[in-house]
Amino acid sequence: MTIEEQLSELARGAVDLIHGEDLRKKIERGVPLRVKAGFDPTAPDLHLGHTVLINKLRQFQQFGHEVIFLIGDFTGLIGDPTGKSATRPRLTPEAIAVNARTYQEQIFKILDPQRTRIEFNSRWMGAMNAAGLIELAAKHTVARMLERDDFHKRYKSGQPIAIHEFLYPLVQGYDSVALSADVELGGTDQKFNLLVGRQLQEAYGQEPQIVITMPLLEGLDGVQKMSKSLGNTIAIHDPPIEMFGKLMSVSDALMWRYFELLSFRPLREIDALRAAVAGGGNPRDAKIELALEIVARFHGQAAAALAQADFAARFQRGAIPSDLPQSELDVDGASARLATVLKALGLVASTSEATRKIVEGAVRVDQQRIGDPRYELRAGAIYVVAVGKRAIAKVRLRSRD
RNA sequence: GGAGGGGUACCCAAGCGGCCAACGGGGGCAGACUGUAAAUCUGCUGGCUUAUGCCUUCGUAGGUUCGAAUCCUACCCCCUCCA
Repeated sequence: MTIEEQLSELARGAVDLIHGEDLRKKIERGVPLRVKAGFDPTAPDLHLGHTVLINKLRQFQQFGHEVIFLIGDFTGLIGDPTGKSATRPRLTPEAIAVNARTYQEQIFKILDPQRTRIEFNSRWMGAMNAAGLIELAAKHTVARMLERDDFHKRYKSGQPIAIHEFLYPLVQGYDSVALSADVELGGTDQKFNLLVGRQLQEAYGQEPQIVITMPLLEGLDGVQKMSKSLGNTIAIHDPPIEMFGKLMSVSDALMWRYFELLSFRPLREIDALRAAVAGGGNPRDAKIELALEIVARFHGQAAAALAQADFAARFQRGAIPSDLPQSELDVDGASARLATVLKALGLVASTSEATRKIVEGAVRVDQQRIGDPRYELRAGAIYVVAVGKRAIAKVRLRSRD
């Protein structure tokens, strides 16, 4: 791949690349670059939104560079003031260690462990004394801090800004100094902090790092950013069939976004798919390609193929899923009310909801739609019960007597 | 410290003594249509041993009343203006 092609892949999906020309110069030197990205030690449960950044790191690795996966265990003590003001809980060293291990398990499905260095910023920040901190603080000005949008707004509107909040960008920027980073990646919300890194590096006599910001990936709804609290995520841990299904349910517009930010396919292949769809191809087929690739990344080729087969059987032919585990349920007497069983299986939140869903015609037992809220299931029998298309379970009712 | 406004279900937001489990919108779930897409239409969107029954919910705790989200008292929290 030519340098030109490399640069175009590295810029793919990025919101900011500061500065592209400098990145070219650094690459042209032929020395592997140190590429840094910082991660919060509190959220080790990664979803595809997080992987946008990690995928970008992977590209750098593939082009021969070194990735530094920085866990901000020290900055975690400060609490990132970016965005919301909710203070983060303090983590114990044990908890951080556990989270770090979980991170590694997850990121190494994407990154090459051989070319990944894991660092904790407490290594240098923990050793810094007050004099060092003052020296660091002396390298930056209040006016520049106030340029940051959220600080600016809070200052103007008279909202409090605690002094230590100014330290967060400084410490994060100092990480780049401590690591002599050539490139730092972050979300768009991190842009200010990343730029502080450049300024500090210059102040400490280093060449400033290249800054690349990546967008926040939209979640399944296609509008809001993917986040656990919004419940619109595809988690790395999602089982293959679920992951495949979620990807297939994404809107056509969002699919292309996912291709750009999540697929490892080169841009020209994606353009070819796009052209095929524009020429009358079924967007569903492109979506299947995407789903296969992503599921295979986290669960392997075989699981992805199974998920696809299951999907086809289930939604294109209306079959029940192939991996349906059978559960057991104890029943008093000779039968059990359907609504109660649905609740016990966790297919609905309450028996009241179960009753509603039955009346609405959303409930099926052994593929038969049941509309009677008083419907009873026999003890001793095995049933496949479903609420809607997604919530399905197989259960054996065991008589308690 | 002073003056005023407000806290209602996942979110926004009506209600201001009984017709209120609480209008409407958003979001969500389900059904129809599909490609588990989008758009559209329809239903639902406190809980319970399914009961024209009971229980819980309108910031918190009390009180008035046959009866309160609605009136009174105290307390907590939020916002705006003045100092």
